[in-house]
Amino acid sequence: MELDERKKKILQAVIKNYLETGEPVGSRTISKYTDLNLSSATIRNEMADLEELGYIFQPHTSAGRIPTDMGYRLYVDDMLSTREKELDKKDRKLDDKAESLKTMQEIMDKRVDRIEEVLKDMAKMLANNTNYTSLVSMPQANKNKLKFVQLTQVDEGKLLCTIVLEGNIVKNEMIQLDREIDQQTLLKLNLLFNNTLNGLSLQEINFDMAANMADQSGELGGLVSDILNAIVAAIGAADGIEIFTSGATNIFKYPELSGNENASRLISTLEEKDMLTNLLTDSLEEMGESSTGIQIYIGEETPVNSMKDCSVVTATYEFEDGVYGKIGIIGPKRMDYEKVVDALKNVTGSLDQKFGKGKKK
Amino acid sequence: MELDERKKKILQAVIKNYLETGEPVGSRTISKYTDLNLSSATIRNEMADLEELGYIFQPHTSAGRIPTDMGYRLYVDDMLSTREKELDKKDRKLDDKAESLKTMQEIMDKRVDRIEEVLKDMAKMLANNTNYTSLVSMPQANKNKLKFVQLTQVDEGKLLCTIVLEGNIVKNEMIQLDREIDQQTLLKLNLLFNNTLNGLSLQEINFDMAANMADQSGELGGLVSDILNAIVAAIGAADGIEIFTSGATNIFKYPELSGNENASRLISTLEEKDMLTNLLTDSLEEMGESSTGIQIYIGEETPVNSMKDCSVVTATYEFEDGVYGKIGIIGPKRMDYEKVVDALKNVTGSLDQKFGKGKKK
DNA sequence: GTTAGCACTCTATTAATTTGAGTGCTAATA
DNA sequence: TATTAGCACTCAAATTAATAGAGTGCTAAC
Repeated sequence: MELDERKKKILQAVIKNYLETGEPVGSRTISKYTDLNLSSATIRNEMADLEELGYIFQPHTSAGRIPTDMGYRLYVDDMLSTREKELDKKDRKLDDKAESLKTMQEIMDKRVDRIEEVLKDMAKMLANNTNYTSLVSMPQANKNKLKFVQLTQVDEGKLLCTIVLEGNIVKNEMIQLDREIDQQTLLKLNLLFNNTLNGLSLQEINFDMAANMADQSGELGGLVSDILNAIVAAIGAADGIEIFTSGATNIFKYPELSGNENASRLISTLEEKDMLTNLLTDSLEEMGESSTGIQIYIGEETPVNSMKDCSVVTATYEFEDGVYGKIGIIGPKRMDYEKVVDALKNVTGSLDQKFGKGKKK
Repeated sequence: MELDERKKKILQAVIKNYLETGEPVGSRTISKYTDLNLSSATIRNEMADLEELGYIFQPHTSAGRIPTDMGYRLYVDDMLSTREKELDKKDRKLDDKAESLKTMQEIMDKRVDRIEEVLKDMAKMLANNTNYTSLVSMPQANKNKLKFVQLTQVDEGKLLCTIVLEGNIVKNEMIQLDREIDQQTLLKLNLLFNNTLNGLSLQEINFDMAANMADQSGELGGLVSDILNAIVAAIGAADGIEIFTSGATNIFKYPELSGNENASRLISTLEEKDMLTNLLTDSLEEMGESSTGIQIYIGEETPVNSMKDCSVVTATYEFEDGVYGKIGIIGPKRMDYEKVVDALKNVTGSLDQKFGKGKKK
């Protein structure tokens, strides 16, 4: 059997109607809804075919039809491609992106700790506007190259180790020493670490190197390896992505989600945040897809178990060279994909708007 | 009418039974449950009195009784005071504590330096053990006294300002300069800031001082005030308390909470975290109450609106001198107060030991 | 003061009934 | 051959009715 034009139109109509109402849609509705001018009986026949093809199904005999994941997938792909065409028509500005990135970089430069606030606000805004759940990941350095290390004595026997990574990500680690240390030594240590570690990534700071450095430092050996451990720990900790969520309870607005106890599991996932990592780190490279970094997971496609009857849309933003973050929306499978994609595109693209374009360049 | 001993005993029995079953408790149940050897009819009379006194009520005619907030309050106060007496008598508590500390200790040993991780684990453990929702606040400096400032050149024209506050809380701020700066000047600036600001709190770094310092620095004046601004901003940011929650979805286990849409509001509150501030900063000073820093809010007593039909128990722990954090449990009003208080005491006890008092000597 | 006994109330549960949306199939129609 | 009208059938959801049971309040007796 083939998916001819008419079937496609009917499928489209079914899905569109279902997105709006959330109720299974019957043949009579379609008969009136479309401009096809077909009787409900004909629609019924076509719908039976569509069901056989796997695009729609009935929750039970004598109910209307509901799209399957496969149906949604067709619909979404269609939507995305026509959308792309439209964009091609209007001259799309690639440099627009470049501009917005500039501004983000400046935000970062100015307030190391405050991007957090910006992103939180963004998540909140997204959740409010869409009535779905939103999540945002802090920009994450892909390659954590060490740029700079600073050891400072804070108390007797207590060293503060400040580490700056490529992309100006700052980490602190407190080190407890078992002995006193004088200014002279401290200076020496600072020099040593900066000379040796500069430009290296976590992977490159291995055990050999640790042994080596410790050897060369003679009596300071133990100290050196202690500090090295602290540095590694701090960089490692930078791997744990920070994620903010907003509007978790919006899922209660959609009966098909709030009913079963999956709702609870979903909220747990959002609270734990560990599992979300899959969504937001996965495929940072494969952001080719639609060249906008937009990625859509429908139902079973999502990598997170507790979201198997949701859909998830994510977008990637670039923060600096090689430093990416992600923004996502979680909603029912019958979410308004068009609106969500738009919202995400706007948000990633309009960070500069929010903070004034005057600062670019 | 008086609340004589027998009434008190009956009330106790009603509450105890209700805590266990969650169902309204009737006269016959009490008649058998207690050692009072009274017929159900007598109990009925007494219960009518207790209702008139405001300690219990019927959800509807011909149902058993349920404690009112006032009833709970009596029960809890009683529990706390007898508990205090017991502790005074026996020193046996050490055994108990040592045992439960074992698990706690394991968590702690994992990573002393990553307080955040420790606290998160702790929250998770508490939620799992109690089946309620837990929340933990990062230790917060009461008075943010400046201990140490370090300026470091990261890029050309870019300064990293690392600030250490009393209690070893570290903040970073990136400063963009409009001109180059040489090592000599940097050294001078470092010296200047440390000498001038050391030991001062945010309130004490006022405009007068800014003007003063800028004046004294001659041509460096603009630079100095830029940096001063950065410092103030960083300290100010330290005011936002970080709070972790765990087990938010545990509230679904209690029908009286999960039913209405308050459940959703409660979860929103937990997600937002802003509102939780009230719970966890409030009354850091008034921790006198029972000299253990334990505070119990029953129903309407809680300062957070979305928790008006929950009970909240909070405890204070000391991180270092003058640096406190709080731990809280949120559950239904019929929570197992005794167990919760115990759990919190243990947890704060071991935290004190690990971080604060214990570690000191 | 305490208790036994009874009438009464109200909820919760289960079963029976009705309603209506929607389908599938068949036979007639263009 | 593709479309449509018509009808019998199905199933979920809503409505109603019937029943059981827990618990109370009150009264009269102990």
